[in-house]
Amino acid sequence: MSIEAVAREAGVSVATVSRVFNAPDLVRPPTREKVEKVALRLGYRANASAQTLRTQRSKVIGVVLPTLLNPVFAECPEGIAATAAEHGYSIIPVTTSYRLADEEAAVARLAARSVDGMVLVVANPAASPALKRLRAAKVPYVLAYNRHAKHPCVSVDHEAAVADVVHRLVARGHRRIAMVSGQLSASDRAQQRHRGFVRGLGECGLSAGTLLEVPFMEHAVQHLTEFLRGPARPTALFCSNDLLAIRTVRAAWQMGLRVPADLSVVGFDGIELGPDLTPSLGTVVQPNREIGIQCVRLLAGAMAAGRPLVPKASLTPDHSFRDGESPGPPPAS
Amino acid sequence: MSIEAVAREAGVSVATVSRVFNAPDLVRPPTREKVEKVALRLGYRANASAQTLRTQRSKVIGVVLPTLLNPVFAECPEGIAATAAEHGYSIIPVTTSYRLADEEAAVARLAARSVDGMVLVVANPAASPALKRLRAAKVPYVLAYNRHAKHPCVSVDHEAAVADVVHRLVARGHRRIAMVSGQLSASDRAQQRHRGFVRGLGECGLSAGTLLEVPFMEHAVQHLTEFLRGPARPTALFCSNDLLAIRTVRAAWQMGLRVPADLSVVGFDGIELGPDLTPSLGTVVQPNREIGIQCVRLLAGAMAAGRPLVPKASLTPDHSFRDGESPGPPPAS
DNA sequence: CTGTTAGCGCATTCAC
DNA sequence: GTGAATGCGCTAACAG
Repeated sequence: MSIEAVAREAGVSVATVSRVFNAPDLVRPPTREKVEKVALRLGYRANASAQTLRTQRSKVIGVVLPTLLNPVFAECPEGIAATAAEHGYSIIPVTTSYRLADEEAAVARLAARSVDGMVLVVANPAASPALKRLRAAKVPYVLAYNRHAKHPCVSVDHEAAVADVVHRLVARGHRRIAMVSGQLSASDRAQQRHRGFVRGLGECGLSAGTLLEVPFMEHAVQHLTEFLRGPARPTALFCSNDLLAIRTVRAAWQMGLRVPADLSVVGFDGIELGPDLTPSLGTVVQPNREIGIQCVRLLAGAMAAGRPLVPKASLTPDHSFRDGESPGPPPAS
Repeated sequence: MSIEAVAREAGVSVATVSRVFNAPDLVRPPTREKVEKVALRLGYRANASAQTLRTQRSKVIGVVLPTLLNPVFAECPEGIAATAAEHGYSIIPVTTSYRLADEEAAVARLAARSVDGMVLVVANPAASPALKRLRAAKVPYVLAYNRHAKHPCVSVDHEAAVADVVHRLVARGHRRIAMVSGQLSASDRAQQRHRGFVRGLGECGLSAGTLLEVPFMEHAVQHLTEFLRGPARPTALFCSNDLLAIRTVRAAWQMGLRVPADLSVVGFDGIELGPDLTPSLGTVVQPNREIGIQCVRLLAGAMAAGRPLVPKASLTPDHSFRDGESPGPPPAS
């Protein structure tokens, strides 16, 4: 089904058929209708490759994510896709499994597809070869969840959010608060959240809390169990993300600790599943869909203007809290 | 960065550059190396649109899914992407939000992108206009999770799996077993699972169990709570999918029922999060990644042969069980 | 082994 | 308002 077949069948030139779809006003109504009818009958759809090649614009936004297995990163594209569609764009999501080399490969492949813009969640903007290339290629892009002065970003203020959550725990009476995180060095988000943890404790006049790094999610429960068996068990655990928090609840439960009676647990992310868990998950809520939406809004502006986004365009949507049932007051002890 | 720029810079023709990437053996090593060096220096990547337009093959597999918010459908693409990559294909995932019209639109858009094949999870193969068009277009495709005699499918035998799970519950001593499901009419999977439920009960000599249809996931907990308050509360609940099972556990807990002491809950899907929940989720495990892998294997064969897949090619990977902690013996009463 | 060239399907001048 | 013609970047004959 090519444009030529439609043209022939409708007794017009290919130019007219093209206009019917791209600039209908330039075509006399009777002609237009005739073409539309034929196109419909033949099931004609313009070939995207040809269009992209010809116009040098694909009307596609590339989306680079660590994984879709973490609900956070599955929720965000919902907002991206919806808003992209409003602006006439489709999206192509690509996952990197947190691998740096994959980030670069993903960017290269999307560039080869002539995407008009990209939304990416990278491990660490400061050390990302992918971003360097993107910038050089003058492809408009925004980072989501990352925060970095040299790049356009859309993300909550992780540090402030975690400092806030520490205050809330302290307000509830907690004094021994520990943090659980994935490998800090692997992600700027983890680092920023940890800074917020330290700052929050400091602001509350508490000494530096323990940080438990769990490099591999698969062994999280095991590590946590060992940790909770250790001396001076904390009364509250702040977990750097919701998946970790879920596993923390499990680890606690496995060793006979009740949540929140014996141990308070708070996560970070605000995944939609949180409220449906038992106990429902207390967490710092990021507006995941909204983040996606704002990314695309920024991008749409840049793409329309035909120039890359600047770091100053960065947005900081507000975080919020879901108390949930997993945090409570510390045990009387 | 076009092939021509590389050719000029390397002092060869565009054909030679093309060969360096597509048929390196046809190029004399010195020439090849020179071209490779120039290409690398210039950061050249072949334009995918031009390649697709010219060769009429995109080396892309389109993936049509209901949503990525359900972990089942996020896990499957992991297998798809990995296997696709092995065969030199990339994937473009598209979500339909369970909307029929979106299925058709997704297929149309992917077709416009000249995808070489498609993997789809549809609401109901029997009533899918999208599939009709696909077939007519002679694009090779496979359905995942769906089962239908007229289409090539890769899916566990939902009916048998659920019948099995009923047997297991009965073996544990349960007699009053109910099923919770989304809207039956919305999905062939739900229907097949329900048939398995009915069959399983029959095989065990039990009378037809209650079916609770929960049309909207958001109200699941509320509906479930009402149901559990009703007369002759079952001792075990089979939930048509894991997300529903998670909410069922919550509903039970909210009204003071302990799982599994007061109520056994079993899900279906085998999402990876299941074992990390508290209590860990008993469920029928589908090999989600493997399903994706098998889909691509079938597809790769068909695409290589240049002809669509036939229904007979369908595969039925084995299901298994994770006992988990959510099912147990019925209360002594 | 390498170069020349046609054309994939389309949008876009430029004529008319 | 419409048509003819050009070329986007690339691969695949074909010629040499």
